[in-house]
Amino acid sequence: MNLKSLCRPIGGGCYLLEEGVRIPVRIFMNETLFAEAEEALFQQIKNATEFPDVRDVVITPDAHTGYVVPVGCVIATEQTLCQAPVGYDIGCGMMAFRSDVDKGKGLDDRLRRRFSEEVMDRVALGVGEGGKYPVDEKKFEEIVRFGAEALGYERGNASERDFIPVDDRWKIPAKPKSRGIHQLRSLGGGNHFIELQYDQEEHLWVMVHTGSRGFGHGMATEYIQRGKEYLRQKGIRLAGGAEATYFSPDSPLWFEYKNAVAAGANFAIANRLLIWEGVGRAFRKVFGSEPELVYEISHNLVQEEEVPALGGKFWVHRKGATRAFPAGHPMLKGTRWYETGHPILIPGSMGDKSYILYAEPGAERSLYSVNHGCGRRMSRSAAKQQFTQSYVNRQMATLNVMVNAGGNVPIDESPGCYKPAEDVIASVVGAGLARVAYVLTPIASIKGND
DNA sequence: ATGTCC
Repeated sequence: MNLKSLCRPIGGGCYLLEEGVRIPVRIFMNETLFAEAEEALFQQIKNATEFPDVRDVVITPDAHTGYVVPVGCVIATEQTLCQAPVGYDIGCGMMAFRSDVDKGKGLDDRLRRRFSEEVMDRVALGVGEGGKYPVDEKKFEEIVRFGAEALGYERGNASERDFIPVDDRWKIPAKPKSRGIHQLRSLGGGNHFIELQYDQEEHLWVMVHTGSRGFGHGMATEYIQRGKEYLRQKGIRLAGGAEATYFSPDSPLWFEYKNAVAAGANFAIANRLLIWEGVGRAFRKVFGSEPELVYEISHNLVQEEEVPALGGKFWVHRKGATRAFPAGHPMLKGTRWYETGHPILIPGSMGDKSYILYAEPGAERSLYSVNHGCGRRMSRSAAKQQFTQSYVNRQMATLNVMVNAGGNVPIDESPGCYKPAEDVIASVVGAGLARVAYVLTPIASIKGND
């Protein structure tokens, strides 16, 4: 069955898929992005509707096919916890800070090279790398259980969540622990990055994209495997296949996975804040000014949320989707963001703009969520076939973005691999989900190797 | 995304 052909525009920058799926799905795309979407994406959207007590599904404009469900997918369940709709990089997300330093300093080749090198000295880069913040077991336990608070950050100030509570009875699994304990203050590889940028007022910013490294990956792997066994024993197989796993609340595994996600999220929050400290020191040293942490937020998570639009509490899974609470959202009560909504951090590709958005009241139509990036439009292998090293190096030089202090540009992360940020942001703004507060232009990008 | 196969 061709599901794409069953979608119909319902206005407000949204398509509705109602036929051929268990519950209606709202797909927030403009005509251009919808036209480009392939049927495989819609088959994965169908998978997202198949989980037992799923109540609502939303697709963001940067959506592309992922593991079982799309990257760019929001799923609200009554209680069921699903693995694929969180993904392997539990707690992966963004952090941004701004300064009063003029963009001219950032564009100075000598200064941006020095900044890049100072960052590379302080933060571990690449897959398989250990971190630059060694901790003992006691400190690691504290970080995993109390995230930002274990590092002394003031509550509700810097972060989407200071930490997600982890039950005392839950024990950190040995294997993920043995990997994670050495990986704090490390960036990882793939699409993770640290980027120097400037805003419309010509002030320097830094954005960071990273996650829970081997710690979250280890737990995701563990609970996806156990989910497969759990469903096999129950004789259940969803249309999405053996990998479309979940835990129902009557299982002890539900409790375990809930805590594993919380722990992964806490690790990721702490990792981003530790990177912020390292990058902040580099920034101060090179540019001579104290930057201000704007916000820190995840785009791969399941957490229990008050969902006013659905009239209750739900388990909101965001896989490659960013939380977008507008002003007055009940979950912002008591934070500094209650009157304005919290900042939404959206990166573009390494050659493209990034954006800081604030949610509009219309975000209630999208499960209080927007996109998390621009969406890949080319596989990594296709990129390596299509582009040469010298081409992408020249491309970034032309865009005036220094990569890894003058090193090679990772071909499969080059701008041609991603959709234009403008199209995706236009979809979000056009749908009335959020407005643009800052547009950030890249100056220097720091990336790990695969 | 990931000590990209314990």
